[in-house]
Amino acid sequence: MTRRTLEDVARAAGVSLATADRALNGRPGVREQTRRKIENAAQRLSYRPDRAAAALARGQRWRFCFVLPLGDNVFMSQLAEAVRETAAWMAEERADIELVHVDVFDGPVLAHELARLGPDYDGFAVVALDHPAVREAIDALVLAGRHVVTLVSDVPTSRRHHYVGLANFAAGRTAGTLLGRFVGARLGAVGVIAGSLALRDHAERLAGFVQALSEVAPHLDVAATREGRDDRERTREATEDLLNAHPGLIGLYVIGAGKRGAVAALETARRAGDIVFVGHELTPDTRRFLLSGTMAAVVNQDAGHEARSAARVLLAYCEDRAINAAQERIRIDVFVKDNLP
Amino acid sequence: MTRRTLEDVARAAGVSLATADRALNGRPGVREQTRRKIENAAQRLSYRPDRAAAALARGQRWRFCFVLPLGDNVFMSQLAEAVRETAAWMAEERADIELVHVDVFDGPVLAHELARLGPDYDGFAVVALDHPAVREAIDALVLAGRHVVTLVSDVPTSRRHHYVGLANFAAGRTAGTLLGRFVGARLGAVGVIAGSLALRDHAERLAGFVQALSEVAPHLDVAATREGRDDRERTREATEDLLNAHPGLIGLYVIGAGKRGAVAALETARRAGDIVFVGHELTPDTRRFLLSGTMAAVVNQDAGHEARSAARVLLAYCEDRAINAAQERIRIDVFVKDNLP
DNA sequence: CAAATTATGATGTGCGCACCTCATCACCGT
DNA sequence: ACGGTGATGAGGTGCGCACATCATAATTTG
Repeated sequence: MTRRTLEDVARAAGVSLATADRALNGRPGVREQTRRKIENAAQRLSYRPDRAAAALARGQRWRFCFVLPLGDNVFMSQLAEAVRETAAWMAEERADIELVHVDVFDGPVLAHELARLGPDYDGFAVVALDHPAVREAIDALVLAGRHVVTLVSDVPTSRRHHYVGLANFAAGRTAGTLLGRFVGARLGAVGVIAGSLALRDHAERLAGFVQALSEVAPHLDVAATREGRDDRERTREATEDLLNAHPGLIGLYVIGAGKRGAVAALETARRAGDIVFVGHELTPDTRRFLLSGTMAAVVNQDAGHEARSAARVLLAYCEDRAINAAQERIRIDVFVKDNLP
Repeated sequence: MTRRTLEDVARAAGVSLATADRALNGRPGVREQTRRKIENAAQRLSYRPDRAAAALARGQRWRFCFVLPLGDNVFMSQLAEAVRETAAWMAEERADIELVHVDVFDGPVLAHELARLGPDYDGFAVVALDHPAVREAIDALVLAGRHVVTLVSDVPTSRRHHYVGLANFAAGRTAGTLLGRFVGARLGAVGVIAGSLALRDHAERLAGFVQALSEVAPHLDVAATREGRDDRERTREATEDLLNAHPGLIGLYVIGAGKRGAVAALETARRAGDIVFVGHELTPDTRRFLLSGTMAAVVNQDAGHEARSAARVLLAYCEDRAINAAQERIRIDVFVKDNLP
């Protein structure tokens, strides 16, 4: 039982190959009635165009641009590496991916870059700051017929086609529930160190964390949130500050980067492993901290999955194909020391 | 900058298209020296054959057979549905997937079916019982040039090419660590109900669970393991039995199916939400139990991912392409009520 | 009803590759 | 110098489709 070809459809519909082709590819010059006849035949035969042949004939290659932040954040490095791997793979799917680093934390700069890059690409995956200028730049790209997905960090009010990333509120809730249940009935304070609350994702995680924690462990006392700026040294200082202000600290949630600083402070105070420490993103560091017992759990987003998903989604939009929602949903991974990959 | 074609490689190597083709496709009639020259040129130009064109020219379609258990286990139903979705998707990748249900718990029957199906397919994904007859059947398939992956349940001593499924020992450890940490400092007994310890995956999960629990909560008392046969009623009885034998029960681990029975028993005894209940596989039931607080955590394997992964791996083997290990690794998902998909 | 318009058919081309045949050429041992 | 052997070149074919052109048939319009 060989596959149906366009010729089968044409024959079944009683038209020529040319007409069937025109009809199914939405080209003009086909009566509505004939078009329906052909579409019915295609349906009946469950005709699916051979992707390989179509691709070959079209000979088109898509150009995608991935815009990532400047700077050497571990997670972003993982993401960049994942994008490079994805690029190698997508090259065989007729898509060329280029990776551009931009200071995404400066709205106008990012917006300007997007506008500049616009004409060169069919699709964009952007780690986007939620800033009015960025929103406008994204909308302009979409209106110009480009496809845009936001990556890791969303701009929900823009016209972007898709968001590839975590539900950050739920991720924060997950951290809160885990920390609350790990602490158990013990009494004391819980500290939180965010990168910066100006970032949408950190603010959302914090809100989720506080909400879930208050549900599962209402007896706990949440200390005022410190900002660690995703920096090791500042996170260390913030942790020391927390330990001084709350001698009865029993839980610590670090939302952003800089976890090595927190661990250094915990170790100096001889509280490592004693305080329930939960954070985000699986890196060589956090992996080590899980195994040593210093961290209790890590809530993670899979950079490889995000890169692949963004590429698949862009390709699907370009080729006007359906998206497999289950496959493209970014999971909120929970890692303890036993289920590390 | 257009893509490199085979013609570019041939020209760069100073040979004809025919020779380059022979060399890169491993056909005979090429001197070793010439072959190297061509391979170097291909490398230099970073030549990647256009998959679409190759597929079209080869015109080959692969036939894969997915062998799943008879019976109406919820997880297996999810898996079957995922296989059907994967089949629809793989149809465009030149692979036809057929789904066969067999009584996989009967080694000789399964082995006989595999032998019977062997000639009809290029690849098999089998939910396999670890039984000598099955191992031999798998080995025979492999020796006959078929590609075989085990799915969900492995036969590690066979010649199967790949295992698509969980590391069950680690999954058990994950459950143990979570349960132990959730219980905290409380004293009491922990009950375990397995489907059947004759199944390799349940036995491995149990061993992992006990090991991790003894590390994280050595003060806990693990009750003798009951068998629930993956059946609701028997699991209910086993749970009641546990509750009677251990009035101080504070934790419950259900390795297989039948969790509704366990919950019924817990509710009757008015212990739901009080006892820390951890189990496997996210289903509509366990999802509800997480949200209601009856279950504390679910350790899951993603049926959709497993189906897609098995198909991708089979295709990669058939086309002699590399496998993306990171993409194909089956995660040990941890779900609490806050990170449900 | 003729002219203009539109729908359809017939036919061809090329995408990049796999695979085939046949001719040629270099090199081998005898 | 001979035939035998293996390496290589030259060229063709077809995969299924997108897309183009031109001729012809059907339909609409003034």
